[in-house]
Amino acid sequence: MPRRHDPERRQRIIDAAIRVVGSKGIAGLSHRSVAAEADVPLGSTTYHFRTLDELMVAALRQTNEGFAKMIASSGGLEDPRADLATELAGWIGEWLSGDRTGVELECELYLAALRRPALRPVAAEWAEGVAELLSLRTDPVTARALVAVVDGICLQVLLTGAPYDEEYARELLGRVLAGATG
Amino acid sequence: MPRRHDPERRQRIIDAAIRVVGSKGIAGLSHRSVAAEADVPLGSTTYHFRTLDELMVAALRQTNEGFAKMIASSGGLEDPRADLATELAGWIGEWLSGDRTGVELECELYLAALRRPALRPVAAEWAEGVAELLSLRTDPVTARALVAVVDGICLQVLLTGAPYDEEYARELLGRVLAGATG
DNA sequence: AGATGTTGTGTACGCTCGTACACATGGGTT
DNA sequence: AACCCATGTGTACGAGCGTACACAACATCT
Repeated sequence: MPRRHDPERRQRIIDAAIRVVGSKGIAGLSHRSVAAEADVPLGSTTYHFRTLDELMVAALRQTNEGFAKMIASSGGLEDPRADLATELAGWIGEWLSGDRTGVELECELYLAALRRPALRPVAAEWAEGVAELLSLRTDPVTARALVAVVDGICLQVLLTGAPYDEEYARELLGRVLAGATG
Repeated sequence: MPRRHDPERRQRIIDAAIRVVGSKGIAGLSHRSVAAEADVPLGSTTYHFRTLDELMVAALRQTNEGFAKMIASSGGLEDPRADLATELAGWIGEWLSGDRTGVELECELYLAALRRPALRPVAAEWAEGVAELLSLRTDPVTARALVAVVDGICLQVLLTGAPYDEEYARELLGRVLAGATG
């Protein structure tokens, strides 16, 4: 791998893109806005990322780890005696109450993936990644279902602006888990 | 109500906007693109809808009736003996297998509400409308939960491009309903 | 009939955008 | 040392955008 003048340039651009999407949304993402945010010339962003799709994929992939990393860091999945519904509801609360950027960015990804096929694999990766984590504690079908429910809950919270009701989430997730085979 | 030269002009613009969003996505929605689609001058679209948000609200509101209307027309909610999970899963399948434009448009506008506060009330209306319909057959909390699950399922299907698994949806919805109080 | 204000239209301005492309720079190879 | 090419930069072009605004058309009221 060639390391020329500024080996961090590409990374700086990705980081800047994440900040731009976080503050202005995907609609506000452009080669120019990212260049300004990263304090690099326009040509630099177009050189490293020929299309905006490429840049978005790189940025979203980098943020995708957020939720999974939070789960992993809390280490809750390793204790098989803890109640999974309670844990999951807690993680959602943590995710939603912390830096909103991550959540909104995640949702932006979903939105964009509807229309941009290039982003769909990234969105699918996220869902599969979480589902895989959850598979450690339940059967695969239930894991997939939990991901769908988590998506639905987050969407409702973000859309209605209502505060997150952790007890409600725990109850709902518990119902889904109650039907698990394993 | 004043009825001047072309009383249907406003409606024609809304219909055109829906077609534009359906074919090019929200990103492709502009006063000009709508004007071209509706075959009216640019000034006409800016006159009737001063901002794009206004136009989107009108379009979203008009399409919002789609799902609710389908449920109402099938009349399934009136038979208290039918299995709600099976019925719901069937309606989702109907919605997803029919003209995809409607579904994608619904989801796109739904997700767009995340970044555009103007759209949030309309999105909330849709969720509440469906929840109210479902309240005829279950308790309000479960109804709200079902809406969240339906959202999650639709999102997964649209994002992964995987075919809709009606049996899976029935099972998942059934689990949620199994915990209903009434 | 004439005044008046809402409805509808055409045009032009200034901005941002993606893209292209010629040019600079410096490590790698010979 | 000489050369080559991946890397990086600056500038300019054409297209599309929201917006503004002067003007046309017509219903309504006096």
